[in-house]
Amino acid sequence: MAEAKSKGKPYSPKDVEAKWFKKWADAGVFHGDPKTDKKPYTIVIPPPNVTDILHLGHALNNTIQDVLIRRKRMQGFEGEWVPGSDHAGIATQVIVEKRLAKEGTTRREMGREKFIEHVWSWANKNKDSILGQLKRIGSSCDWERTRFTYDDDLSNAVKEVFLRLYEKGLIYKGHRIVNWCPKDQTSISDDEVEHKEIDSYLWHIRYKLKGSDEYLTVATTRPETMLGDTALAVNPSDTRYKKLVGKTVILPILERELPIIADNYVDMEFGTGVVKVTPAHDPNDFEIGRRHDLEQINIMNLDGTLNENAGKYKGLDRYQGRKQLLKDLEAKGFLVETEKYKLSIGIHDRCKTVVEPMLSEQWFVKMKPLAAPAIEAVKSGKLRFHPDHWQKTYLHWMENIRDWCISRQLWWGHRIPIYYCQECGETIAARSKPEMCPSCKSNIIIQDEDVLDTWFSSWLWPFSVFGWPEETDLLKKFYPTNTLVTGNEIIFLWVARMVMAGYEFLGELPFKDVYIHGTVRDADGIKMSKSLGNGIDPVLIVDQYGADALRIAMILASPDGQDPWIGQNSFELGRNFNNKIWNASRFVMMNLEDGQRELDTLPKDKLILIDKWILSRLEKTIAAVNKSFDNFKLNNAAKILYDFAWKDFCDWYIELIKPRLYDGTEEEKQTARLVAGFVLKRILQLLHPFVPFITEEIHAQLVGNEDSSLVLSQWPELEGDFANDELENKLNRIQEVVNTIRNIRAEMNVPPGKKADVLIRIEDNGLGSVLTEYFDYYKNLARINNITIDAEVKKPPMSASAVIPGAEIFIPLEGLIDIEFERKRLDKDLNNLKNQLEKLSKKLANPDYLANAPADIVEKDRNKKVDFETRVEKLNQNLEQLMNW
RNA sequence: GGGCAGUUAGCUCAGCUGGUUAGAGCACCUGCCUUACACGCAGGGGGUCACUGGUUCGAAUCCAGUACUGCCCA
Repeated sequence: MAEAKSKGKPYSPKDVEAKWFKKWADAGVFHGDPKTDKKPYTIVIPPPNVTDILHLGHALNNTIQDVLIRRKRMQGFEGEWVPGSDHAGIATQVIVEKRLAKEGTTRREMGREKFIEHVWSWANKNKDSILGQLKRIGSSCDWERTRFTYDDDLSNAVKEVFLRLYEKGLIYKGHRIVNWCPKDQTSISDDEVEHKEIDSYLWHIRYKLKGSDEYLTVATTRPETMLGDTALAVNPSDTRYKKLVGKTVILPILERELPIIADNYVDMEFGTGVVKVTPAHDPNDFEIGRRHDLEQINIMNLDGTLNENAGKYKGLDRYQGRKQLLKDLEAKGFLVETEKYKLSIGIHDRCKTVVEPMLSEQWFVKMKPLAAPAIEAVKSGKLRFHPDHWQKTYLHWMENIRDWCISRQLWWGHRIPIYYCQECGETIAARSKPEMCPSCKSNIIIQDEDVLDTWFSSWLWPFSVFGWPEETDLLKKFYPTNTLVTGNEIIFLWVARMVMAGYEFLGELPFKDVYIHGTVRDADGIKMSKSLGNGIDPVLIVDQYGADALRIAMILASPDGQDPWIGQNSFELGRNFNNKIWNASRFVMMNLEDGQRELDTLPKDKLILIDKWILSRLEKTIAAVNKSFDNFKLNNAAKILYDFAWKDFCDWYIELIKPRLYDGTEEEKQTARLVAGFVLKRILQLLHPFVPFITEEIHAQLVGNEDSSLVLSQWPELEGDFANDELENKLNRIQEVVNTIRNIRAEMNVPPGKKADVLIRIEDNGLGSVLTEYFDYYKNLARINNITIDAEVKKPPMSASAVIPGAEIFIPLEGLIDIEFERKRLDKDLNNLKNQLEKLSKKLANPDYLANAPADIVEKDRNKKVDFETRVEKLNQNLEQLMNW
C-alpha cells in the first residue's frame, strides 16, 4: 500500500514555544506593576499541592486562568497572576511517611526536626516540577512572585490570623468528638471526611436487666464501642420502655452497671428503640452524655488499638477486637441477631483509612460570626459563581456551618502559636516563645505540639501572597482579586473559607467571580488523579502535540461546568486546528508581498460582497466571543473562533479570494490582500489567549518583527458597521449553489478533474444578478466550466438537476449520467420536501395557529410553503422528463 | 434521607428568553496528493431529542411526575 504523501510541512510547536516563553519572561510582560495607572486584573492560582506533580486536571484549571488573564492584558488591564503551591499538611506528610516506611524507618525514629527537613526536600523537588509544568503549558504567571503556603511571610500571616481570632474569642480549645485518623494519628476536619456506603451488619446484642431475668436488646453497627458504654437510652415517650427508665442493666462481658436513661434523641423506629450510649466514641452519644452527665470512657489508643478500659481486649486492633468480642458475645448468648445492613462510613480523604470518632482536646474556630458577611456577599450578587447554580451549594454549607477543627497532630505544618507554662499551667498566645510566664514568671515554657490544618493557611492565600499583614503596594493594587478558577470539590474547604477570611481580615471580599470548572476524566469517564494512576502529565502531551494543542483541546472538550472526558484524540483536534491556522496563515503571507505588511487598513470603497461578508462574520464573531467571555463560557468562545477561523475564513473566504489573487487586477489583488491580512490579524488576536505560542509566532512573521508582541496588543474592537445580515444572506445563496453543484457532482461520480457546464434557471432576479456577478469567484469551488444563468433556461437532455429556493440547477452529463440513479436521487429529495410541505400545510390550515402566532412567523411559513410547492412541482417535472430519455 | 447536576447521532458534546428541514468534532462510508494545509479537501449515511403527562396554535426547549447516571451533604 502506498503511503499517503504530504506536500507541506506541518506546524512544529517545539522550538516556537520555547522561544516565545523565554521572550515573554525576559520582557517581564507577566510581572504586574503596582505603580501603574492601568486597572488591575488579578488572579491567584489555586496552589497545587506539593504532594505530587500536576496532571491534566491542573492543566485545565491553569489554562482557563491563563486564557482569562491574557485576554485582560490585551484589553489594557494590568495583569497579575500569582503562582505558587501548597504545603498540603497531612497529604504531604502521609506521602513522605510512606516513603520512609519503604526505607524501613519512621518519622518518630527520625525525630521532628530531621523529618521536617526530609519533607522540605520532597516539597522543594515537587515545587520545582510543578512550576516547570505550568511554564510548559504557557501559563503567564508572575514568576517573580511565586509563593508557597509555608514560606516565612505566609507563615507570618497565619500566626497573625490565629492570634487575632484568639483574642477575639473566635478560637477556642475544647474537648470534643473529632474525626480521628488512626493511621495518621491526627484529627481531621469534617470536610476531610469522605462518606462511603458499605455492606456491613447490624448486630443485636442483649443487656441483662439488673435483678431480673429480662433482657433489653440493642442494635449497633460498632459493637466494640460497647466496651465504653456508660448508659442505655430510650425515647421518653416510648411506652414500651417507660417503666424501665431509671433502672440498671449489666453490660455484657465487662459486667459494668449502666443506667437506663430517657432522651429525645433516640429514634423509636430504629432497631429495637433502645440505644447504647458511648459518649467517648460517638458525637451523638457525646451530646447525650453531656445532657445526662454520663461518664466518658475512652477505650481506644490513638493508633486504633483498644486500651486498658477494654479489659481483656486491650492491645487488639479495633477490628480484631470487634471480631473477638462478637465471638465471646455469641458464645455467652448475648448476640441475638446478625442482620445485613448498608452502612455509611467516614473515610479520611487523604489516606482512605476509616475515621474513628474520638474524644479529644482540639482547637476550633467559631464559624458562625465569620459566615454572615460571606452569605451576604453571594445573596447581594457581589460574589458570583459561574455556573451560578454552585451558589446554592455554597450557601447551604454556609448557612449550616459548624465550628472548624483546626489542630492537627502532625509535624508538617504551621505550629500553633500557643505556649504553656509548665509551672502554673498558664496558656499564652504569642508570636514567638515568651521569655517567661506572664503570670508566674517561670521560664519553663513549651509550645503546643500541634500544627494547624493546611487550609488555615490556604484561606488567606488571596492576600497573604501580597504580603499581608503588611500594607504593601501589591496588596493595595491587586487585592481584591478578580476571578477565582477552581473545581467544585473545594468550594467548602477553600472557596467559602477564603471569602470569610477576606471579609474578616481585610473587610473586603477576596474575588468577585468564581469560575467552577468540571473535573477532568479519562476516556473511560474515570476521574483523573495521580493516586488512581490515570493522571496524565501535561508535559507529555505538550511534547507530543504542543502546548497550544493541549490548551485549545482542553477548553474545547470542557463543557460548561460539566466534567470533560479527555482522551488522546482530544489533543489531535487541537493539533489539527493549529496546523490549519498555520497553513492558512502561510497562504496569506505567501500572497502578501514582502514589503506589504499593512494589517489594519481596509480599502472601504473597493470591497466586494465577499470581503464585506467576511468582515460581517468577523464582527459578529467578535461580539459573540466577548459575550461568551463575559458569561464565563470559554468553551463556547473557543468553539465560535474555531468555526469562524476554519469554516468562514479558510473554507470560504480564502477560496473565494484565490481568483483575485491569481488573476485579478493589481487593485483587486491589493483589496483581497488587505482584507485577508486584516481578518487574519484579528483571528490571531482573538485566538491568542487560547493558543498564545502559535499566534505569537505567526504574528511575528506577519509583521516581520519579533519584538512586536501580541501579548500586549489590542483585543479586537468592534468596528460597528460591518455586521450585515442582508449581505450575508446574499453570500449564503452563492454557497448554496456551490454546495448543490458539489453534491450533484459527487453523487453522480463526476471526476474532480472534469469541469462541468452548469445551467441555472432563475426565478429570482436578485439571485440571478448575484450569481452572474460573482461567477468568476465561485466557479472553481464548484468546478464549473461554462455557466448559463437565465429565467428561460431549458433543461438539457441527459442532465442532472436540483431545485433550490428560487432556482433550478442543471448539469448536462451526457455519458456520465445513470438515469436510474438520478431518478432515485430526485425521488429522495422529493419525498423529503413533500413531508415538509405536508406538515407545513397542516400548520397553516390551523385557524388557531393563524390567530395566535406572531405575524412575522406566519409570513415566514407562508413563504416557505410557496417555496416548497414550487420546488415540489419542479422536481416532479424533472422526474417526468427523466422518463422520456 | 436531603440537595445539585445530567440523560439529544456509535462516542464526547452544542442547541440563548418556546416557531431551525435538530447541529459540531471524532468514528464510519465514497471520491480526491485541486500549486496553504492528507494534522487536508469535497460529498454521504446515521437521531421517534430517557419516559409519561401537562401548559401552548406550536415543546429538544417551559411545568409536573417517573426512571436511570454522576456528584455533594447527612
